[in-house]
Amino acid sequence: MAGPRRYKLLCPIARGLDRVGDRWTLLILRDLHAGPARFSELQNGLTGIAPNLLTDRLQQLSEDGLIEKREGQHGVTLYELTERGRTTRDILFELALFGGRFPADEDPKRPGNLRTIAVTLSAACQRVVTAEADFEAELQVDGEKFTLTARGGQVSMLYAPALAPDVVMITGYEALLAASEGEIGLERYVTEHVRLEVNTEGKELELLDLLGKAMEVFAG
Amino acid sequence: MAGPRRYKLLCPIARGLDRVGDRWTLLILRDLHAGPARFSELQNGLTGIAPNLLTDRLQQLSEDGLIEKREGQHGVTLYELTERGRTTRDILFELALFGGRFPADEDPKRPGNLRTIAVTLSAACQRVVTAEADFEAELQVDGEKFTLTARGGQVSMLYAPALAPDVVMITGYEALLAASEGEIGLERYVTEHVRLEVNTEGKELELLDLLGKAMEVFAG
DNA sequence: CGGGATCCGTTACGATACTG
DNA sequence: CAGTATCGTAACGGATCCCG
Repeated sequence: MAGPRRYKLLCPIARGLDRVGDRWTLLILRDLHAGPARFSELQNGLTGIAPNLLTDRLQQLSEDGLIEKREGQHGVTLYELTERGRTTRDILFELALFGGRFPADEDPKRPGNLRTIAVTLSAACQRVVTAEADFEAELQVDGEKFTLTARGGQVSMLYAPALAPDVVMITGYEALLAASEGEIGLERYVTEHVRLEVNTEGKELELLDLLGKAMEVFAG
Repeated sequence: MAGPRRYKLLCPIARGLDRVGDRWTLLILRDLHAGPARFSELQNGLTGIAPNLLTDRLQQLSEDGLIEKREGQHGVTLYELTERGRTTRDILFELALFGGRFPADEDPKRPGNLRTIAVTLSAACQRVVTAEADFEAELQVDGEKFTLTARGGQVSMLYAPALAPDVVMITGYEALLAASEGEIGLERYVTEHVRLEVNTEGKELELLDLLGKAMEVFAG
């Protein structure tokens, strides 16, 4: 069942690892930061994690109060982060910052969906956002739609189409990664790999300003 | 040898976990943040990690450029963080922040040495330090001696006696943990669990000010 | 078809013993 | 002290099957 391979050390780092240190666990949380997800969405995004492992991890995460099982539309079961689960955002962000500095693997597997980018982008934006930023944007990354909202100094990014976007930004995953990891500059990224559709004049500048500052965090 | 159980996903978080996600790896880095260490020191601090695992992990960390093997005094071999290895500090700090909010285990094992506290404390201090702070302190935690230095806006904490401490602070590990995790207030911690020996008048105030602000980071 | 449970071969982990 | 060698066990990975 639940892997009893725990450190049980009198140390907060070890206590944290006893909750999220197992294989796959942090990646499951990563995907859930993009919003509630179904079992198969998770299985898909994690490129074929064995279903029994996913079951085990979801079980363990529930016991530790990091996620909750919920009934969604049409009786589908959804998994979503609890308040406490959301506190893993900065761990994941620091890991992304760290991991982004390593060269990419030879033949990397593409994640089954792009939920993966939501934590990193929203955490980076959260670090640089000002209270004045106020917009709702739809990001279309390789066709997958996200809602990026900045309001009252709070940023959120969810894996869902936007309801009333001030601006729609269309881009690709590889280019976005390359820009985040500093391989290509921001200006070149925007001019070559981004298309914008503006519904509320001026909001596209707010969006690009926020994303630009966020990417500087990675460059640091 | 090196665990070929890698995600190889096109995602910076997964790339990071492929470097530090194996069992014990982050705890080894944790201890090395307190300064160079010998094989047996690490083995000891990690409460009996199997020696072959420690060998494997050190090997992997070396290959990834996170640590280096060095020759110390009297021909002893030391392991120490590289520049890149030091970038794991914030990951560990966020993990500590996260893990500290869980209730302690029933019968936790005490780490074999207290190297474990150096990362967390120095990272917390780094977040709140001002450029004016300027002192060298010796922390004696359950008899183990650390050098906490604040100079020019940079904080470091090493597992070694201080050479010329402005102030010596004597305390206990459990009390320090309890204060860090907000179980007891800072004032009560200082009055009941801390003894100070002041060599340079006024520096003890700088130290307590810095530690106080650092602990507020945990409380947040 | 989505959401799992079951089974089984493989791999990494954990403990102990042993060596330069 | 700094590892290497061996071996039993637990966790992982992949496939298949089941149930609503």
